[in-house]
Amino acid sequence: MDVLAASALKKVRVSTLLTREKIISAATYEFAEKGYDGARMDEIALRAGIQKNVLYYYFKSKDGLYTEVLISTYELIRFSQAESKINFDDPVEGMRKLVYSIGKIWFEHPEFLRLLQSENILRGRHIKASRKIPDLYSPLMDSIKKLLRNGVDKKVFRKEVDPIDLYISITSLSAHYVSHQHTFEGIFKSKLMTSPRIRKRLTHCAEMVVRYLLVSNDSLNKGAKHVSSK
Amino acid sequence: MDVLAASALKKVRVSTLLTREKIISAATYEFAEKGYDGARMDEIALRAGIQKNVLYYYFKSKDGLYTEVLISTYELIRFSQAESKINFDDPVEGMRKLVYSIGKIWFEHPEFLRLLQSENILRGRHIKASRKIPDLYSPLMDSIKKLLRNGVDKKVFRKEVDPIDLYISITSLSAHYVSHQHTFEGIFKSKLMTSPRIRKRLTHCAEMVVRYLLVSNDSLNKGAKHVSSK
Amino acid sequence: MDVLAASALKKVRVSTLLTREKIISAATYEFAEKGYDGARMDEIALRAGIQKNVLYYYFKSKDGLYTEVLISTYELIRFSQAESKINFDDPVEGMRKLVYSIGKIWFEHPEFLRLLQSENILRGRHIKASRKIPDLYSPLMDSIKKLLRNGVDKKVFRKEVDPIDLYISITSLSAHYVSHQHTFEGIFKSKLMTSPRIRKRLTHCAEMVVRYLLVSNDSLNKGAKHVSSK
Amino acid sequence: MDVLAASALKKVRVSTLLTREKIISAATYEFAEKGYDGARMDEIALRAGIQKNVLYYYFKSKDGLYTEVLISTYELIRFSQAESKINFDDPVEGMRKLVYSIGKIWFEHPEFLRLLQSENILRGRHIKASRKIPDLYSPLMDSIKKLLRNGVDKKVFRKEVDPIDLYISITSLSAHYVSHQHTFEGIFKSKLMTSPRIRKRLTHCAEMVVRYLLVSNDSLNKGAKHVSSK
DNA sequence: GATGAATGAGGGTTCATTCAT
DNA sequence: TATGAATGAACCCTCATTCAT
Repeated sequence: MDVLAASALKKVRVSTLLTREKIISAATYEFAEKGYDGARMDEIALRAGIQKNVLYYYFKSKDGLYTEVLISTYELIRFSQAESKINFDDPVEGMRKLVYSIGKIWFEHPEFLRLLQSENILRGRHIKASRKIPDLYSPLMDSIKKLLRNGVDKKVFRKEVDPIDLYISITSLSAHYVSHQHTFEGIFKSKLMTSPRIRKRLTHCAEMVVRYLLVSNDSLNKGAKHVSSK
Repeated sequence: MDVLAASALKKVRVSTLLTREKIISAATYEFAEKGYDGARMDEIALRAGIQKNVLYYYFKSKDGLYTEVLISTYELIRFSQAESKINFDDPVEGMRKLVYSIGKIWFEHPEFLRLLQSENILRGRHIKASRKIPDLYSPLMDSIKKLLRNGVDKKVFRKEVDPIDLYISITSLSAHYVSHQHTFEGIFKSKLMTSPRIRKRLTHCAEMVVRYLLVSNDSLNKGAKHVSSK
Repeated sequence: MDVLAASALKKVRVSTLLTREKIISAATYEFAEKGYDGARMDEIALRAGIQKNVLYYYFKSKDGLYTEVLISTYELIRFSQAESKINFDDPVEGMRKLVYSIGKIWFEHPEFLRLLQSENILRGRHIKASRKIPDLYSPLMDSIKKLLRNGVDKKVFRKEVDPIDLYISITSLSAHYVSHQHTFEGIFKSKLMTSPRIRKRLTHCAEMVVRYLLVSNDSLNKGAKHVSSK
Repeated sequence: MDVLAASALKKVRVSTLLTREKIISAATYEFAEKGYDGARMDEIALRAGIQKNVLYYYFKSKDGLYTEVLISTYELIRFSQAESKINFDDPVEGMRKLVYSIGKIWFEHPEFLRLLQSENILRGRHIKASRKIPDLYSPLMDSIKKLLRNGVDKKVFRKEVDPIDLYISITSLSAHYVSHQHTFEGIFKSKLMTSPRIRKRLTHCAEMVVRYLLVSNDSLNKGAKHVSSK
């Protein structure tokens, strides 16, 4: 939309902007589908309906294009995460909703995960080189912190919870399920991506998070801080 | 070891067996390092100290080699998981230990995760084609079930827990942390792989799992089965 | 020639067209020289004075290139065959001339035969896959039919002659001599490709065809239709 | 048979001889099927049921093996040609029978032709290097000469016929039909290898040869020795 | 900005042949 | 003799990238 607004001012650049979007879109698909190394510039150009050469005109290199794809993907994730309306006055239900909503994003957009996975195999090569990406701090973090604070205030959540670990756990519980579906299905020989199974999984994730936060069973765990490592 | 024993009897086959091992070892490294598409057969041959075409003599193709690498990796994971001695008489501590032990495997062998990730990007192409891999059912599952049963018998664990979801969650909480370390570090701008941070994470994982299982806070969650989807 | 005319208008495409021609020419030589399997893409690129991968840019694969070479060869053969001016009013002399002319093509362009031979060893793999080649119907066939008709009208040729068998025979008598020159020379220990020997052969071929067609000795062969097979 | 006789004397070598036969047989198939360059030593070893290495033990190289295959093929052809019983007292019928019999060999053993073709593409490389092959002079030549002589004596055949050209023509008329069946079928879009079509062809060949030889139409062709070349 | 042609390096795979046993 | 492992050269083909227009 900003794109259209900007283009209203400079009519000349419309096609350029559209071309850029088309490339990003095609590239996102290709990179998500095959990973960085498996993706082909030819395929991206073909899908975008442009000449291979234009890719280089706009993005300079495969790495450059991949970086832009990552940025736009992060933006989409952030945008998606910001969308779900959380009721912060009911921390328990709010948290459940939060976990559920985040999980849904992965199930609906597994291509996001594949992009992140690919980038992690490359050891964060592009993310670390880019100056823009680190700013993409997630608003989700704010939601988590707010819910956590409200829960503690209302004496339903424990105090000692690290929001970063919680953030990672919330993401992990659903994301890993999605991103490793094929190997898990290989092991368990059962379909993991049917609609009911997905709902079951999301409920499980929400339950796990909420039960982790609740104060009620604190008494049982006194003294148990660290497990002795082998 | 059996290899060496056998070779003591028939000197002939030593080199063959060693060659195979050398290739698998070099290939595991290369595939884990670069992913399937990024890995180079030349590099594997070089690392294994053999001619490139010997790879094809033993494994027929890159796909074939990758499949064998996956199999051997699964075996190593299974072997690692089986190693940790769990005290089944104390379900709570046993489960804590279990989660911790499994987590440690990922931290100590992140290459396993990279292999699985790469395979998942390929949509389980090799795992599904292989007839051997699905049999690599994890003994870890048995440990989880046994602990769960004992916990229920002793009235400390809840009854309604699905062992498969639990298995996936236990794996997810630590594995996703490891496999997405680079993008997480990009977002949080903090080191996630230092020794104390890792211990903290593992403790968090164990806590999360145990608190999910305990009966004590059941009363608080009555009626909350499913979260209404958006 | 049209190529040059066209290029006069649009300078841009000259190199492209030339490149294509250069490749076809180099490939024709290489394939004729060594057969399909013996031919080397490297060698073709070298001979055409281009990069190896340009071959693939233009023709996609070795098979694709070979198919185009076959097409262009068929066109050249057809063109060569169409060139000789036959006197249709004198069927006997016309036929003699026809046989002689066709034969000359093989002697002058043995590479055509080697290409066809190679394709036949491959069981017509490319010819059958190509949609263009079957249209390359020979105008030679028309000449044969016309001569045959005129000869019958003038009562010098017999009526019962099958033009397809005649076509094949005319081709065989000279083509097989050329294409099997090396094994024949091995057997007969005599030079078969000297100028006088070639002329002698071509005369022989023409004689054979004409005598086959003449009505005069029909009486002698009455009743002899089929030979009893062994 | 000689093989068995020889082996009776030296029992030890039976397996060797059998191995040799097996290899020749497998190699003949492979070379005829794919041509020299298309043939694979692995495939031959596999088909012969032996180790790849043994091929080299027996035949030293691919070229060596191919040469032996050619020799044995020539012997088979000669043997086949010698088999048909010709009635020399009736030159016309005898010649018809001869042409027919020779043709049948090609139809029944197209692999012979493919071997010869392949060798001709290689410009008789092996045949010329071998000291044995030139001796394989065909007894067929003797039959042709004898028939020719008898025909002349009986005043049914012309005198001026060159037996070598006749030999080549007899072979060409049927051999070329077989060896170029795929390209001919591509051009004519009709099946050439059905049983009735083959019989028709063979009859055509015999007719052509006989009519060429008969004296009866000599008067019509007086003075026509050479066609003026273009 | 956009196009088609070209580049150079290398990527997986194959093959005839030989070595060690 | 026969076997399995290994060799080295090359083969077809692909890919990211750039040039000339």
